[in-house]
Amino acid sequence: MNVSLDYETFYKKKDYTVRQMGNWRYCNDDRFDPYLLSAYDGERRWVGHPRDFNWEAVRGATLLAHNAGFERAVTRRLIELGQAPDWVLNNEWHCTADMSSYLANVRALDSAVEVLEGRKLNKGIRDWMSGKTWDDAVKAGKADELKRYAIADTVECHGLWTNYSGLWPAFEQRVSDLTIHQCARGVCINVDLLNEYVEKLRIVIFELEKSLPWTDRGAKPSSPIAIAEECRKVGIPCPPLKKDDEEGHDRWVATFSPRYPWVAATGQWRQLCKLLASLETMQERLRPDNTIDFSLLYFGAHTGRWSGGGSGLNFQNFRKVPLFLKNNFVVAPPPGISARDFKAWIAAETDYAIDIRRLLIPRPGKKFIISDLSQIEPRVLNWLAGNLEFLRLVSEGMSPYEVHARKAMGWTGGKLKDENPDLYQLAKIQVLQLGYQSGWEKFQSTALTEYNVVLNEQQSRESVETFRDGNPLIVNLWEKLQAQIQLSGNRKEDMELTLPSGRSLRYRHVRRELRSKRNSETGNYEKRFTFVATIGEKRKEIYGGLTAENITQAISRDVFCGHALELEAQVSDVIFHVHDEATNEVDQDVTVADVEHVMSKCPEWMPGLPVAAEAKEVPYYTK
DNA sequence: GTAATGGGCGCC
DNA sequence: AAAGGGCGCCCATTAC
Repeated sequence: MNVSLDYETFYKKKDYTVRQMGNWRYCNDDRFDPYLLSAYDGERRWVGHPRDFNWEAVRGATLLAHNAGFERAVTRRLIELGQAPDWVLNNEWHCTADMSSYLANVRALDSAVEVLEGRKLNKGIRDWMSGKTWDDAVKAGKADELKRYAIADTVECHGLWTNYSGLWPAFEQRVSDLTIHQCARGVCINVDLLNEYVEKLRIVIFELEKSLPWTDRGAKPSSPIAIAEECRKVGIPCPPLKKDDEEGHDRWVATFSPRYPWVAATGQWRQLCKLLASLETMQERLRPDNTIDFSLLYFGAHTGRWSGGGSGLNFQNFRKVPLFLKNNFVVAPPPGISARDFKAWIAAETDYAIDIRRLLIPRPGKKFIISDLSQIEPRVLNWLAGNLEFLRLVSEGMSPYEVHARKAMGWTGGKLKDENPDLYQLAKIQVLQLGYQSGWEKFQSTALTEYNVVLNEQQSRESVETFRDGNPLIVNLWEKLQAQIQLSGNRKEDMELTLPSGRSLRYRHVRRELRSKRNSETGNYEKRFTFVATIGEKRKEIYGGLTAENITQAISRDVFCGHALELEAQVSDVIFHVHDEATNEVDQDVTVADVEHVMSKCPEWMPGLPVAAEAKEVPYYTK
């Protein structure tokens, strides 16, 4: 028997919401009030206060919810309060929001019903209920409407499962289930260090704000208007927008920051505020056992990757490099510094470091083993392109970057990384950046901003040429995909790309459209034909290199999903993961080799893919 | 007043 | 012909 469940709980926009607080904090707040539960088993409907629900009616049932992580969290709280039996969480649960993400790239119930069934749902009175209690609804004569709304959603959830669960593979359901459990299980926090960081950071931000000339005038610290006014006042140009001209922006900072300290301070202020926000969110989320729960959305990206948000704290973007301070001011290492010089710089030029990753620690008695897949995307891309020579050399242990250097860059010596580190670096950037049809401008700017490698136009153009000449199979893959896009566009069809795991990526409503685009050579806008498709709920331009990138990312995700499930089943709890990296919390007797063994397995559905992984034991989360 | 948007910053 | 992509959150500003 399948029973769908849906709670209605008190909430208040901007003040008391799951989205902003996360499941646990929301359910453990004084205002927590689950005033309505609705249930539907395909025939019978029930709606009322949770304390009146006959839980025996769902003993042994498969439970369904749209955002099951939330329904489980509410149920967990009810169990703690003695209002539900503790076996409920041991039932089989499924999340129809996760299922909708997989099947249609949408999460919200109304969007799912619209995309999958072509019906519009009435949003009901949920918005009206912001800040209002069940008693308010009763007084306003809206109790019946609220009940009808609640049960209607529950019926929709049940319907989605009945109609579409057959299209959601068992493997994917296991990934969804694991994700829900990981988020609720959470991670242990070094609370003393967290509190110290927050105290320190508040001082640093206070000092920095004082140094901005416009805060005295009442303007916001990072106000673009105030910055422009200050530039005019002292007679310097306004900063170019970073998103349009990153190098120009960096040059502007480098040129004027020696004369005007506030030039560098605004970017720092944003960095610091972002960091402080993350730290304060952690403080608010702390559970009695010094752990915090988090949110990770199964299939949050259209390629299938998880996305990190949904509760005010993103576990996928904690900064890797610590924030360094001296005398309560931010200091940054010189760009392009070597590892050895970096250590000397830290000793001489800094007196404090805030490393947010240090805050995530194993539970008492446990240890962390972090593992990550080695260059998974280039390996997958070359598998797709049918580059058998690459696959052979890499499976024999050669670095993918060295393979590329030998094939395309004329390297004939010994181990490249040791004998010619500069060429190795350039080969690495080419492999990581040029596999998806990037042009020379993008390549040049990425080389600079991501790898501190300065290339002139000529060198950058040569790199692009070298890569494409040396990798005809990859170029061929782009062209094959482009041809498929054109075919779908001309036929005005959907395009479906089937992946080795058996699932497929859908590009809906592919069309040829005339769009105005900026010509990078002349700077003028010109009308050009491009192909456009619906991805999720947005229309986006697509082309061969883009789809090559999408399927590479999607396949890499599938490979990693298999590893995550295996690690959880065979090694220990996977506490969290970021795309190709897993953090296991293990007993003392578990070894790095145990983890590498699982992570290095090639999935049976992708024979010939050389999979490799590295694992290390660490006292806290680290890059 | 809140919602929507765009810039900026962080990650793989 | 050429085109890296995938995310989320905070802040300031504008739109409603």
